[in-house]
Amino acid sequence: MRLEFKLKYKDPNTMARIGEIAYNGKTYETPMFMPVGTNATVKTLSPEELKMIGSGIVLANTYHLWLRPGEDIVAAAGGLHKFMNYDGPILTDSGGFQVFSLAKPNDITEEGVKFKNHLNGDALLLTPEKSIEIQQKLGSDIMMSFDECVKWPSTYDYMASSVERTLRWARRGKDVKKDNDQLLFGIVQGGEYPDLRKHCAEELVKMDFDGYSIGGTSVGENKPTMYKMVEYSTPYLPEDKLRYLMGVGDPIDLIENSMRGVDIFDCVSPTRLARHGHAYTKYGKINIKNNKYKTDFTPVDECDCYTCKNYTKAYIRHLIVANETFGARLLSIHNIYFLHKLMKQIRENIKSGTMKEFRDQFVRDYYGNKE
RNA sequence: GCCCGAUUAGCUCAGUCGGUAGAGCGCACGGCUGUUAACCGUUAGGUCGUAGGUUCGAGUCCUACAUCGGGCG
Repeated sequence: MRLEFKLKYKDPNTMARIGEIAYNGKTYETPMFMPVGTNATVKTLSPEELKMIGSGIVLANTYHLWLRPGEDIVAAAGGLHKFMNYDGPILTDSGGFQVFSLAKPNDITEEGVKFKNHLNGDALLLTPEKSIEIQQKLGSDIMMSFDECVKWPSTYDYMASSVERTLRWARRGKDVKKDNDQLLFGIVQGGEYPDLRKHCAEELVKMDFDGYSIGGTSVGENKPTMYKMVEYSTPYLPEDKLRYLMGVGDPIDLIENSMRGVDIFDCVSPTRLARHGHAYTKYGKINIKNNKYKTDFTPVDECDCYTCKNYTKAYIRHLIVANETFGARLLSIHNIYFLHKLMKQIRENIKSGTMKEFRDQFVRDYYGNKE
């Protein structure tokens, strides 16, 4: 089945929007946050738990599933939804981020990117065509074009040539895409250079993708720079298509970029932080391993999630310190729920036209007037 | 009773030919942004079992003692 997006409302005060995704008999409002399940699992959580905490779209990763178990095995299982028993929408990344994190500069050529398999060292070549082919076998609902996620900072000249290559790769991927229910997004690159962002967005829009991603963010740049990257991109994207800001999930960034017209976000933070013993709270991020929580028999946060309704900081601290996976699971549940709840508040404040007030209050609470 | 081995950070242990001590884990704290990450980093923490001796200088060599472990009576 095909995922449908409809724009429902535009905030007159900011660039923020409310949209609706319809998929498999259910609807989901945007802006929304998507948890990351690289290996066809959101680490430590079952699909039932994801539904319980209100997740909609989840991510999986082309590169990882290509290496293990292999896209043919996923296809033989009946596709990613059946394989991982998730009937909600699934978005796959293209492997572009692995260009950023695994490949060396000389490994990137016009044809594609040479990788060393991080599991066994085998030499591999991932191309725009191959990435789409794998994603089609995986059967995700939203596919990403294979792009180069350029490191920050990069020179204008490098970024300009990289954008042209990313555009050629986007074209190549689109050309081999089958006519099926899977959506394909183009990815806007261009670093913090306004003219390159504009050019990249406009060229992608000419190719008419099903949605557009903003990439090259969350690679170590500072927040004002990231916000600019978004501001330089969203004005050139069609209003009736989904906009996906890749890899961004810091609570304040979800607010700021919703106000800049982004619809969907993903980030490994809630689950990785959870495994490392950190939890989001209304009053900032806490490290549950801190000694002061040893005898703190209160919930992690003022929160309605399963974790906060049933477990204490002292217990979760004990689990994390004892390296028990249940601790990571409880914090993953809370952290993802926290972001889903934040997105819900964002949607409510967009509808009531109070985003700026909401942002200011959130910053006061979360950062304690430090920012 | 005799013989052998051990004794170094909270724990388990390294420590060259004698040149005034290191690691891992733990503790405490920090960092994680399209996951190579249940990971990575940074502090703190030691009169080297005790008492002597040799030496310019001893964790290191010698003696005695203490504690622990093993073996023989």
